[in-house]
Amino acid sequence: MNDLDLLFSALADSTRRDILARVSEAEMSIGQIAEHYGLKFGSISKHIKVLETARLISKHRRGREQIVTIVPATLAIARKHIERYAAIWADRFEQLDELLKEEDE
Amino acid sequence: MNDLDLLFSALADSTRRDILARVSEAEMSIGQIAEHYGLKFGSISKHIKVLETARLISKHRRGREQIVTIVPATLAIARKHIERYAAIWADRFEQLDELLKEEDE
DNA sequence: CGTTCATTCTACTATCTAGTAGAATATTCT
DNA sequence: AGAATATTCTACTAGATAGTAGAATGAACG
Repeated sequence: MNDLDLLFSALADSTRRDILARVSEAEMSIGQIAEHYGLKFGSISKHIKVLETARLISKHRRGREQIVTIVPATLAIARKHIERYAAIWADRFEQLDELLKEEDE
Repeated sequence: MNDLDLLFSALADSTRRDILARVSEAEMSIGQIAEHYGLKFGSISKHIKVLETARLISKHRRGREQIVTIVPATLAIARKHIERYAAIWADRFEQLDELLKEEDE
């Protein structure tokens, strides 16, 4: 699996996207992240490992905890590739931007 | 699997991303697309089905062929979500844009 | 109408993934 | 050192996915 496969498949899971959303607002330990989900700690630890392998997050130790931080450069790469597929459609994209301002997940 | 899971997992395969890149430049039949890969027709047909289910492409019949077209609105949704995770990092993103201008896959 | 072309569907195999349980490791506290 | 906390690792199960072969469908052509 190449880098881009790892990147997009890491994003293809709603638990992982939610972790990413949380971590994009504040650094957190793995334990703090795990509290929010009805899953065993081991499962969340695995999800975080997937995000780390995709380089969407990085970890550093602080005492006994591991602190998780987002890696914005990797998100930028994902965005860049999506834009490539849509490059020709730039005009329509601008119209879509307007449309999307009202929409929310 | 929800819409966003389908969208990102459709993107998490290099054959499918390549199909998307091809189709973003010109409409093509499934047969024309399949010529470019060392895979059986059935396998490519399946990949195209995955892209269609994710609404990244749509198909319409022209005579005996099925013509594949990109759906830019779906790419816009993917981009929007990626930007959400990176929202706080907007400043750094602008610097990254500069960096990425030189990089290529 | 029977054949050919383009594509899909069904069935099967091999490989991958998500989740869980429980043992193992690293760090801190007493 | 020994107990407690935070996290990872190993092993396992159930379900998903990629690829292939071959039958089935839909449209066009002689």
